[in-house]
Amino acid sequence: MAQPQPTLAQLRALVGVADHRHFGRAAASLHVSQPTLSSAVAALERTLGIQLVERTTRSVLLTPVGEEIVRRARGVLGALDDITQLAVSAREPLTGDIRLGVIPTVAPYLLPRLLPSLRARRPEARLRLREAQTHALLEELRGGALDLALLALPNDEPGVAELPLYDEDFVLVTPADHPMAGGSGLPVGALGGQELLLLEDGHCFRAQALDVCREAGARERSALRGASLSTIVQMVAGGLGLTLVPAAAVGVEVGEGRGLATATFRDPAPRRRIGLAFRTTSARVADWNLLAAEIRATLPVTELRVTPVGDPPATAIRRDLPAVGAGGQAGSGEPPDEA
Amino acid sequence: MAQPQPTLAQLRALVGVADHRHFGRAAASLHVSQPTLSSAVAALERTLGIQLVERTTRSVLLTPVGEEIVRRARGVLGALDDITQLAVSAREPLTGDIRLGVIPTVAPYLLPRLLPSLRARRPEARLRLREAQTHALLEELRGGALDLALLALPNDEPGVAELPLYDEDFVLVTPADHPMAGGSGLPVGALGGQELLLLEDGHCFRAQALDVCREAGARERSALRGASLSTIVQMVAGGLGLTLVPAAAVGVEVGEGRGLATATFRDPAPRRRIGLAFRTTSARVADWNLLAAEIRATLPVTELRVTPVGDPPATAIRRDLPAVGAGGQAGSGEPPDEA
DNA sequence: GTTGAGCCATAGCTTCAAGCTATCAGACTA
DNA sequence: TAGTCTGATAGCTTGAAGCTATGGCTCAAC
Repeated sequence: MAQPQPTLAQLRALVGVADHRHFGRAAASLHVSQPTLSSAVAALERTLGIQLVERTTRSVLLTPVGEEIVRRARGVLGALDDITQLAVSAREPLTGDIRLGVIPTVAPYLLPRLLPSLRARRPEARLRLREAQTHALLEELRGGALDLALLALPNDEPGVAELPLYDEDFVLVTPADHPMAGGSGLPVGALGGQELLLLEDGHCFRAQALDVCREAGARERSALRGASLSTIVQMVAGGLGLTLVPAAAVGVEVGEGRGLATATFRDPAPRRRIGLAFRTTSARVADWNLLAAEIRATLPVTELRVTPVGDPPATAIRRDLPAVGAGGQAGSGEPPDEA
Repeated sequence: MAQPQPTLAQLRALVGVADHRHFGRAAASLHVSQPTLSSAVAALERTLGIQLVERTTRSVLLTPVGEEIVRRARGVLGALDDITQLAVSAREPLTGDIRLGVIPTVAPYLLPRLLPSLRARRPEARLRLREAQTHALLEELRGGALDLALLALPNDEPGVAELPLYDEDFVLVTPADHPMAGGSGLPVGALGGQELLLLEDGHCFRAQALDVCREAGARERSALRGASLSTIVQMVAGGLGLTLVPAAAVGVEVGEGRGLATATFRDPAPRRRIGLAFRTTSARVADWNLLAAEIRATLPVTELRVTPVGDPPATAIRRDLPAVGAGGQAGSGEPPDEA
C-alpha cells in the first residue's frame, strides 16, 4: 500500500491544464516541456487511481471529479503562496503593493493626510487605491481583487475580518443663518420634523443617516439626492436644507466663508465606526495592523468628534478552520448501485 | 529572484518538529533520518528567509511566525489529504470507516433498521457509531473527530453543511384510558392546560417539544424530567402525565399491551426535520449522498407521519470561495505568459 | 573540572524522480 | 493522401533529497 501522495508539481500541472484546456500551452505557461506536463498529469491520475482529464487530440476536458480536484488543488497552491507571502511580510513589514479600497465618504477626508505621511514613513509600501461603495469593495475583497477595504463597520461578512480604526460622530451641517447653526449638545430629537438632504442609494452613509432620521423623526428630502457629500453640502449652502456629515469630513467640507455652520449632538451622539476589512485567510495580518497604526496616527485629531479606537492584537484575528476544499461534485442522484 | 517555493516535504518536516518539539523524534515519526529532517527545516527557513524554529540543544521552540506558518502548513497538508480521500471515495463509493454521530432521540429508532440493511447492501462501509447530544456532535464534527452527524436540522453552524433526510411529526403519547387516547387530527391547542413530561436539558427534542408547549399553552411537568424517551413513555404508562415523541419512535416505544395510546395532530402537525451534517470541506460529499439514500430507503415508511424529504443534488452544497488561500493571486487565470 | 549523554548541524556520497529531446500515433483538414 | 496539430512514449541526464558518519555544543553527574 502506502499510496504516494500527489506532488505539488502534479497539482500545478493539473491546474495548468484546467486553465488552458491545452497541454502545450499549459506546459509553456508553467515553463516546462509538454511531455513533462503530460507525464505529470498522468502520474497524478495514477496515484489517485481515477481519470481526471479526458483527452482527445482535438479537445481536453475535465471529468467531474477532475473539476473538484482542480478546485481543491487551487486551494492548496493558493495556501502555499500565502505562506510565502506571510514570510515576505514578516521579513519586510509593510512593503510591496497594497490594494486598498476606500468608500467615497471616507476617501477624500482621510487619504490627503494618509498618503503623504505613508510615503514619508513607509516608502516601501505602495498603495493601489480604489474608491467604491461598500458592497463593491467587499465583493472585490472576497474575490481577491483587493487586499484591504477601508469602510464602516461592522459588515458581518463571512470570511472577512475587521480592524476598527476610529469612531466619528455625525455632525449637522446648516446654513450659517440657520437657528441651529453653531449649536452643540443637541438632542437627536431636535431634528424632528426637519427635512434632510442625503446621499444617493448605495452609500452606506445614506443608510446610517436614515437611521438617525428615523430615530429623530426627521424626513429625507428625497427629491434631492446628492452624489457626494460635497454636492450635498453645497446644496445646504444654497439653502436647500440641512444635512449630516461624518465628523472627519467637516474640516474639508465646511470651511470659513461658505455660508455654512455646524452643530454637534449630545453624547452619545450618532456615530459610525470606520475600520479595515480583509480576508481572514490573509497572510499579511501583521502588515494590516501596522497600516492601521499608521492610519490612526494620521487621523485629524484636531477635529473634535473623531476618536481613534481599537488596536486589538493581530493575533486576535484567527480563523478556526483550515477550510480549502468542500463541496460535492456533480451528478450524484445516482441510486444505490449494487455490485 | 524566482524564489523557490516551499516543498511538501519541508512543510511536513516543519509540522513534525512543531508536533514533537524534538528533531530526532519528529524524524522518526516521518520515517526519515534526523539529518534529513534537519536540513529540510533549514531549507524551508532559507527559502522563506525567516527563522521558524529556535533550537538549543536543550529545547526546540517555534517563533511566532513559525507558529503561524505551521498552522497554514497543516492546512495545506490537510487539503492534500482531502484530495487523496476524494479520489478514494470516487473510486470506491461508500467504503471505509464512517464515523457517524447520532442524537439519542433518533439512534434507537433508526439504527436497528439501518445497520442490518447497510451491512447487507454496503458491506464495505464500516460505521463507527457515537451517540451524543447535538452540541457535542457538532463540536466533534468541526474538530474532525466525526465525519458525519445525524441530527435535527437546521443548525446554522458555520462550516457545516446539511442534507435533509426526513420529517417526522410529533405524536402525543397518553395512557390508554386517557380522553385523548387514539385521537387524530387534534389541534395543537388541545394540549392547552395539560402538563407534559419532557426530556432533560441538552436534548434538542426537549427544546422542540417546549416550542409546542408554548404554542399550545401547555406546561412542562418540570419535577419529572426523563433521561430518555423510553423513561418518559414509561412514566406516561404509569399515569404520571402525557408526552410528545417523534413519530419514528412510536413503533418502538408504544407497543400493544403496555397501557399506552397515541394521538396525532392536525396538519400541519408540529414536526422536526432530521438530516445529516458534515464539514463543508469534506471530501466525501458523494459518499454522504449515497449514505443519505440508504438511510431514506430504510425509513419506517409503515410508520405514518414519517416523510422522506430532500435529495437535493450534492452539487447544491457549494461554498462560493476557494478559501484557504483566497489569496489575491493564486492561479488567477493568467493568460499564457510568454518571455 | 572532567566526562558522558543527548541533541542538532554539517559533510560527503548515492540514488531516483523529474526534467529534457526526439519521436510516435491518432484525428481532423485541405 | 499529405500535412498539421494534438497528446503520449522512450530513453537519457541531472540535481534534489535521502542516507551514514561525524562534529560541536550544552548540560548533568561525579
